[in-house]
Order: sequence, then structure tokens, then C-alpha cells
Amino acid sequence: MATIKDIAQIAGVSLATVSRVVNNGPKVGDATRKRVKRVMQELGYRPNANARALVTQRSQSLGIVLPELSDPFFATMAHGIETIARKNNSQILISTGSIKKETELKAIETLLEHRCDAMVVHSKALDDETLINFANTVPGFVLINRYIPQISHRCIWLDNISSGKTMAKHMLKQGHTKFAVVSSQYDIDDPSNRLAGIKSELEKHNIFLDDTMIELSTPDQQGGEIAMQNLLAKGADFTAVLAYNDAMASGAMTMLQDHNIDVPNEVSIIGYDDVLLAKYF
Amino acid sequence: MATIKDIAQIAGVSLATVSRVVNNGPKVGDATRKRVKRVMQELGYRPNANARALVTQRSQSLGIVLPELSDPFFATMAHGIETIARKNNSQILISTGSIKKETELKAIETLLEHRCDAMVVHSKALDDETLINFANTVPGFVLINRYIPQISHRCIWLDNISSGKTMAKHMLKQGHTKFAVVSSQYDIDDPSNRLAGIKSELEKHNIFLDDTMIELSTPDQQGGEIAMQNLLAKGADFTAVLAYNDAMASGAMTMLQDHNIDVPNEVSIIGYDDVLLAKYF
DNA sequence: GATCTAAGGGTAAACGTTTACCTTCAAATG
DNA sequence: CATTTGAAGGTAAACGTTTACCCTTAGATC
Repeated sequence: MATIKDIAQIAGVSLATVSRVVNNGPKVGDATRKRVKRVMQELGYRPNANARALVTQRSQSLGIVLPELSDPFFATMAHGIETIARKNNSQILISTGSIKKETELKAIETLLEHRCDAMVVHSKALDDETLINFANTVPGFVLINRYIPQISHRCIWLDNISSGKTMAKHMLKQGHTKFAVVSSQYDIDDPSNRLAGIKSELEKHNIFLDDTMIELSTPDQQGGEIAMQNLLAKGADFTAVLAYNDAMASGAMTMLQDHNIDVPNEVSIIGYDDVLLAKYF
Repeated sequence: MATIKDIAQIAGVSLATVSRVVNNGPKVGDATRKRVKRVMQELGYRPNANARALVTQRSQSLGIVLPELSDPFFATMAHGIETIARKNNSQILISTGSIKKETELKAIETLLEHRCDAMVVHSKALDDETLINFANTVPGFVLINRYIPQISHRCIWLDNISSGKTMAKHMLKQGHTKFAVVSSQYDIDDPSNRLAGIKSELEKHNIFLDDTMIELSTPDQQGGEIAMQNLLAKGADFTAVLAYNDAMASGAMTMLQDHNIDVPNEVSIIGYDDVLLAKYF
């Protein structure tokens, strides 16, 4: 692949001049600029981003750490980030961490080695200390869907407790009194906070959620099915289901329908996230 | 951020030795190796991937060009690629091209500048010539879901004609005689080839698909809705619907149900891709 | 005791850019 | 005519690595 040196030689100018043309810099005459551009075109010259990053200390790239790409929720998130990144002509690098300490750490480290200008990290498995450490040493380190008080200015998060309350409130308003919860089995803040919000709201109305009415599984469609299956198997009595997210809600819904239980006439169900899927369910 | 020079100085060795430790190379004594590693640990040293790529001429990265990340089909594809890339400790760079000539070209060029070791390109908008040119100048250039005879060894593609036939065959076997097609509006090979396959199979059974029975729209759920809406609006008479993909099939299905048409008792519908969504529809 | 060998480690060039600083030259200024 | 000025362009160091080649030393071999 042609380098800046090749271009310079063929065009009969110095490296500096070629560099200036590449970057639309000043100090180049019109004739020279045109000539250099033609040579670049002819040789199919592409500036080497690595060399550039090395000397400018800016890589024009944004790192993203996500649990998984195949989950529509995260795919949509990546898509959103990519759109903004592109507007700032940054390239995105994606690493997946699959909610395991080791792989999440590896994902962040790889991105660090690439010297991304900034990184958006969705980490659920790593402990606060590790993340605080990263935030304090890496300039553009941003945490998404997680709240750590010491580095709150680097966090973007949801108020899960309030979310839980809102969900419960809505169902209560519909007149429901018998509730079941289908939630995530992962030991992270989001499910437990949402559950806390739900419970607190219900208790205001003197409804106490028994543990038998709560089923945990993986936070995807299959998990929703399994959780609902378990609820039905033990003969749980409910008219309202509060699901951890839309994926679980849709799984639960499918399972209810498989058991000839009419949604929403016999049982109401509420999800979370508003992913595209939700619209069709 | 600490460089190899800092490590060398503090550990009292040369750059070469540190480099050997980083790469688990030979010619380093046990004691020295341990000492260097400790210093690296203490300073939180991370080798600079850009510098490395520059000198080794290998970037340990794999570029991906996709139309869009938010579409589950492509997200799943990206996920599959990422899994393999990670096994070969390569980082993935994703660029989206949104099926427009200009942006697809830009996406490829950006990846080229990053000197990816290989790239997987899903391009529908660029013409054959451009892509042939890339394939011939870029070593690891692979085309996915597209077939160009001159560079067939760089292509991974589907036999869309045969696919269309299979779809039609299946519906014929179920005894259907009145068909409608819901397909993609994009002027690319996939929809037209699939349609050709469908037509050819139907004609074998003396069924001739009228143009009024074919509705084109965007290849997503919304497009499926619109296409079905149009079919119903003009009072098309059919018992079987062949959809371009699962997304369109689900949209069409939703629309049928909205019109109180029973799927699958009154109308059968077939999709394509087998995305996760399909299972739940 | 001279020679050889292997292990351990150092030196410096190279990768492809950017950019601070320097040089040249022609036109403008006095 | 001598001086100043600004535009156009060149020189070379620097970014952080890897690696081919060189050097030293201690023990083995004859």
C-alpha cells in the first residue's frame, strides 16, 4: 500500500506538503495541491490511521463494551452510539464482555490498548473498585447503565427503584391485586432495585409480594418462558405480571398463550425497555 | 500512559528486553522477566496497539461493514463474527453503510485506513466494479451475502433462486393455490432472485403470479405491515403469503391479525432467515 | 589454557505520520 | 535600491513499538 513517501516522491514534493494536502492544511499552492491530489488518487493512497494515531495521540475511535451484540437492546444501543460517533468522524470498536468478570476486563483492556479517544462501557460483572480505577486513569471512560457514587459524573444510569414503582403503580391503577414478577437471575443492581421499587409500591397498598410469586431466569425471551413455566407449574395465582424487560415479557406472554391463558383479558403483563419487539407483542 | 521506555528505565533493562517480556519471547532470564513484569503491573502498562500495528504491519483487527446494527439479522451476524474474531484475538471494528453508495464506500475506506487484517463486507449499494477492485487490492477482503462471479472465491452468498423455489414448494405441498408475495423494495439481487425462484416453481404447477399479488416495501416489520395493508386494500385474494424475510413476515402477520384474518387457519405465511423473532411469531 | 557455545541482553533502524521551525523567493514598501 | 513581508515549501524530530544483528560472559570441550 502506498505511503506518504511514495506520493511525495512521485509528486516531486516533500512529506510535509503531502501531509498538508491530506489534512487540507495551509501553505500549499493550488497547482501543487492539485498535482498531489492526482497522484494520491492514482495510487489509491489511504493514510495509515495507526501511524496517525501514534503521532497525534488521537485515534479517532470510540470503544464500546457490551455484554452481547445479538441482544436487540444492546444492538440498538451500539447503533445509537455509532450514529453519534460517525457524526464526529470516529470509528467504533466493539468488544463484548458477556457479563463475566474476566471477559469484561479483557474487553476493556483490549480497547485500552487501541488507545480509543473515549469508551462507553456497559459492565455488570466488574466490581466498583476496578471501574473507579479505570475512570480515574482513562480520560474518556463512561459507564452506561450503572451508577457508582464516587464517579457519578462518568455514569449514565436509570432510576431502577422509581421504575419499579411506576410499573407497579400502573398495574394497581388497572385494579390488579394479585401480582407475579418475572425477573433476571443476575446478581446485579438493576433487577434487585426494580424489585425493591415494585415491592415498596405494592406495600403502600398493603399487598405483600411472596417469594413464590417471583421467578428468576436469564433476561431474554427464553428466560421469560422458563420463569412463566415455573410460575404456572406451581399453580401461582395472579392477574398481573411485571417483567424485568420486554424480552422476558414476550417469553412469558408466549408461555401464557401456550397454556391458553388470554393476554390481556385474563392476565395483564408489563415489560421494560420499549425495544422494537415490544410493539409487535 | 506509561510506555515501554518508562518500563525499561525503571526496571533497568533495554527496550528490547521489555518487548520480549511483553510478547513472551525468549532470551530473557527468569529473574529479569519477573522484575519487568512487576514494573509493568505497577505502572499499569498497556502496549500501544497503534505503534505495534505500525511496525508489525498487522493490526489484530477485523473490519465489518453492515447496513445497520439495529437490525437483529445483522446484529446476529456481527455477533457471530465477533465470537470468531475474539478466538483469534482480533478486535472488531464496525462501520455501517445503510445501503447507500456513498456511505458504504466511506465505511470501507475508513476501515481500510485502520489497516484491518481482514474485512467482512455486506454491501448492497456499491457496484460490482468497485467491489472487484477492492477485492483485488485488499488481501483479506470478503464479501458476504453477495455473489460476484469474477471474485467468487471472496464471496459468501445464498442461492436465492433455489431458496425461492423451496419456499414455493413448501406452500404448494400444503395445497395452496392462491399466492401473494411480500418482498423488499431494494433494487438488489436477493429479492429479485428469490421472486424468480418462486415464480419458476409456481409456473411448474401452472400458477402464474400476477404483479398485483406482489407488494414491495422496506425489508423490516414496518415494511411487512405496509405491504400487507396494500394487498388487503386492493382486495387481493390469497391463502398463502411468501415474505422476503422474517421481519416482513411478522409485520404482515400483525396486519392480518389486525384485520381479524386468522393465521394460520385462513392464511399461511412463510418467512426467511430464522431470526430469533421468528420462533415467537 | 585456548576455543567454542549458548544464554542473556543491548543497539539502532524501521514502520508512516505530523508539525515546529527553517529557508527561499518574489512582490510590496520605504 | 535596500528592506520587509508573506506565501510556499522543506527538514528533521518525535510518537511507541519490534527485531535483526551485535556483544558479553560463563561453562563445556579439547
